[in-house]
Amino acid sequence: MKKSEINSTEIARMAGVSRSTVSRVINNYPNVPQATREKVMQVIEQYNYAPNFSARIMSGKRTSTIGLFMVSREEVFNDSLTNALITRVIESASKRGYYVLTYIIRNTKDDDIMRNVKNTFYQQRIDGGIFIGAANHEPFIEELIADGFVVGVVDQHLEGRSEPNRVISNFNNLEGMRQGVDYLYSLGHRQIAHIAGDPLRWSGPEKLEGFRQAMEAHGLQVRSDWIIPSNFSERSGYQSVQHWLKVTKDLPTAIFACNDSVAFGALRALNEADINVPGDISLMGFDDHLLSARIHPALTSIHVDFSDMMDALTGKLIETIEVSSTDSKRYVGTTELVIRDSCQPLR
Amino acid sequence: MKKSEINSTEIARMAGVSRSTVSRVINNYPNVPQATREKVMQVIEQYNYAPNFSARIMSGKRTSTIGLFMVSREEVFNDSLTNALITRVIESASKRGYYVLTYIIRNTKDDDIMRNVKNTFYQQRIDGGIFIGAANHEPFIEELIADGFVVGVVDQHLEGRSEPNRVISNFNNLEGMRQGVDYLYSLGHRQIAHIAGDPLRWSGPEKLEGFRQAMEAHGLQVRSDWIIPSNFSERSGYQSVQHWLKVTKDLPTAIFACNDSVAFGALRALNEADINVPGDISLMGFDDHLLSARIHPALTSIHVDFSDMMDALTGKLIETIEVSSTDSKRYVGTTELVIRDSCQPLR
DNA sequence: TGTAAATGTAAACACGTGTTCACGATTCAG
DNA sequence: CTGAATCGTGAACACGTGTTTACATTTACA
Repeated sequence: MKKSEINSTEIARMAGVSRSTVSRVINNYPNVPQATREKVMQVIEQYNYAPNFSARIMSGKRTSTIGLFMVSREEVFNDSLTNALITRVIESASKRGYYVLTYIIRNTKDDDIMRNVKNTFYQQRIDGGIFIGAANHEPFIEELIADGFVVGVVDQHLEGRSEPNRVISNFNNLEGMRQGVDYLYSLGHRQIAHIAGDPLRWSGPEKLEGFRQAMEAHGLQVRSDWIIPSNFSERSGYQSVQHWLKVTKDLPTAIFACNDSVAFGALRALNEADINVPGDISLMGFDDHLLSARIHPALTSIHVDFSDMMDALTGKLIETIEVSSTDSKRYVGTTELVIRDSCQPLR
Repeated sequence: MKKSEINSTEIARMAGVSRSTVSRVINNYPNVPQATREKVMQVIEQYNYAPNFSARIMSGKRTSTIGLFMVSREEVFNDSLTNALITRVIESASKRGYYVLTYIIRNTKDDDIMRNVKNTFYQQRIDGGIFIGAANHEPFIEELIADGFVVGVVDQHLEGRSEPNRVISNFNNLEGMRQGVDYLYSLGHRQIAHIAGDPLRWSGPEKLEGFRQAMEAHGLQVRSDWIIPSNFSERSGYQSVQHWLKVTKDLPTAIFACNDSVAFGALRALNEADINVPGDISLMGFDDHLLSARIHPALTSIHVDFSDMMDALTGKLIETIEVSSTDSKRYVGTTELVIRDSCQPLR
């Protein structure tokens, strides 16, 4: 007999007890004598028996599974950061006894795909889900939350009200941008451009707003023609800066990118235009990417801890699944300036 | 009522039919008239009803889920390659209507963890599993295969006999090593060292064997003190070469690393010892890592396609799950020399 | 018009488990 | 020694679905 086809009835028969007793042994009920328990355990181990997962859920258990949905149209998945995110969610869930069903969403406009994603919830295949890379207030996520499913999101607007089944993790982007602008200001820079992130993702506009606030705090002007659009990817950083260099009338003395990937792309475009970093222009990133210390020049950036963030999000998600009401459903990570070589004092 | 708590009985009641009819509509049975079908479908869509996943499996369906088990004690997971592997398996499975349960195994000697991994199979939570990074013929994998579960592995010895429920993907390492040695020979190199991979993983010894065969084909000597051990990681490449530089009596003119990560580490160690690549020593990698074209000097390597490999493995795994007997349960990927800057003609 | 075939649908069973309930066996106290 | 309390355990039910079987109804044909 294939071992996987053994069920609790078989075990009961071989141990000479009833199926109920087998169940009681497996689920550690107190009222079963040591002798009986050992006899049953021996048969269980001999046959590598483990109670059928689906049947167990059928009789009222949770699936102990969460969905991890990676949303992206870009080739972002070759990014080591994405990898760290996935890994961290899995390890964090595993630590709490949960499994992770990972799903990749290339196109949120594809009805078949989205039906599939939603069905994962409707079929009660998972107890909750985490969405990474989704647009701020993506309709299908709002729908899931409205239907009562527990959902965790990253990089979304923290509204005033708190909802019982929505968990959010963010970084303190306003503070981070202030740290960056303050540092550039301290180096003597007064003419600073900003490469803005995807307006659909919350951190894009929020970082832009942080940039504005920090600039105005120093009485500096924010020039709209020095706000360069991007979508957070290395390629968009490259293309946007390449195009911007052609149309801009004059150059700033420093550029503050919305993240390090974009800064990598910007650096490439600047190098190709024979603009030296940091000689001609200082360049600052955001996120402190693993490669930032390795590239030339090493990128000055704002460090954030994605591992902590995903760990907290996963923890709060599972807590919400299990007890339905939790103290805090939000995590806001701190930011820290990391000084390397790409920003230098104004000559 | 929470939408997720609606079941087929409720749907049947609201549509004014029996539960059987609802089931027939959902599973596209032919013998239900169009009028009835539409009425039922309308109620289903109105309530976002989807049949309970566990209950469905209970009555004989497959789980449509495969496990992806990443084995590693190293920090390898920050590697963009690992990320590409995970992504590819997920997308390949998704294309075939399967979900992926990802699991990370940091320590194959931890009994709790391994019990957990094996239970994923015994509980019939997954229809099959893929192991990446496992040692060649890891006992617990052999046990699973012996118990009748469908398992896919990467980088394991292709035995003569073919087993019904084991699927394997490899690269043609012998050929790849030959291509590398041939190229170095053509550049005039006669004194070539090899940084060997983890002996527990099949490709380590196989690449070493390929190196031996290719060297002997040219009548070249393989010096045992020029076989430098590593475990495939960047760090081990750095540490091994650093140590080797201290003890070696004389230097070769070229080094052939077992993979690019190790070559990155070796490059770092060589640079720190003021040995110029490719000026003093030529360096060749294997795998054609994403970063290889970007580092300085750009690394000459043996290109392999991990995406194709994982796609094939996942496809064959699912095919095996579904039809139990398949034409081929093996994939051997081709190798191709990619010439960049790190190998130069011998002066 | 009468009978046979085709069609549509409901009731019943199976999947493997957890849990409740009730009953018999044992232990304890008086 | 007897009644009550405790303990151990098996029978029965529930979970939500797919599928089979049987029955009622309609259609087709002679």
